[in-house]
Amino acid sequence: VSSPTPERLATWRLFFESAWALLDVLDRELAAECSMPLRWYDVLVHLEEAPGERLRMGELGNQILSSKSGLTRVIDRMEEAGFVRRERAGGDRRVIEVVPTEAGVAALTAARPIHRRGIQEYFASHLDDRDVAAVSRALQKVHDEVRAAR
Amino acid sequence: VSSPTPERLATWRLFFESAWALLDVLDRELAAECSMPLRWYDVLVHLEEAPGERLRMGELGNQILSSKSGLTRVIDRMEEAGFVRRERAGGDRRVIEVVPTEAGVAALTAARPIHRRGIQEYFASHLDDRDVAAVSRALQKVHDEVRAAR
DNA sequence: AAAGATTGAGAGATCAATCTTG
DNA sequence: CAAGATTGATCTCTCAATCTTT
Repeated sequence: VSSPTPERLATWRLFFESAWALLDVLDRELAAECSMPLRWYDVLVHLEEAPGERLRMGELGNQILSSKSGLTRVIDRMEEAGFVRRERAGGDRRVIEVVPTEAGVAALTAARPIHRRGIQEYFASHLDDRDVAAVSRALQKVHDEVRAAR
Repeated sequence: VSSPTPERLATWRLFFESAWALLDVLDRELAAECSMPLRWYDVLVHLEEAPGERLRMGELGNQILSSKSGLTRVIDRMEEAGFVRRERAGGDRRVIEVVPTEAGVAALTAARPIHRRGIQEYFASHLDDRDVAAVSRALQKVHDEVRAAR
């Protein structure tokens, strides 16, 4: 386990700065045009994709990389905005499941084209087909390792 | 300006999730082992690279992508920790320049191997030479565009 | 008035401690 | 006691308003 080569350090820095700037720009865009932080969008997408369109607090926290307590506040605010509901699961009464409301689904539907436009403008439009394949291949390994490390 | 292709959306998601997880892991690592947030590290690196090892508040804020007020607080804390000093520039007395102290330089020197080990472990070691070239090529365009968009 | 930086108020995140159920 | 979730204290970030200097 040594230090990265200079080329790899330069690549890291490009990745780091691009990522920081992209998250910043896309979050502002979504906040300005949809009154929705990127985190809420992320929550709604994960709920949409979950079997039964519902996830336990703990599972949702793992997926969106939020601390347990952080997620509690996020869901508090989303519930207050009318985008999700908390439901007690059937068997185990310690478990809370988060479910999107109709308003939440509608908000995601409205936000999606805005967000995708931003992804296209700031990210996707600058990658040709070779770039897409290469970046995917490279980041797949990084993604798996870093998510496992938590 | 249309919507990204499915392959590009998948690549974006890989990028988004990897970046979020990497920033989280590396920030925790640095905080745990060096008592220094990633932001401080970033500030110290930018100061080290600046001509004269000093930057105005405004310029530093642009480089590390912090809001003006956000940077004021960051520098408050770093100054309190003894890592940087504020100095009034010669000519224009509205300008404040930020300069690293000896303790700040030492802290960066101590943190660098730790941080680079993390970069190696979670990012660089998973990229072969082809990946490095491809990712750099792809992200260079993204980086330039998104930084210009601010 | 404009530029550079700071301040006050409020939102968002985390850790450790706590409550509830198993 | 352990697991799931919330709460309290605290820290960081951002926006809008303010202060100082040009």
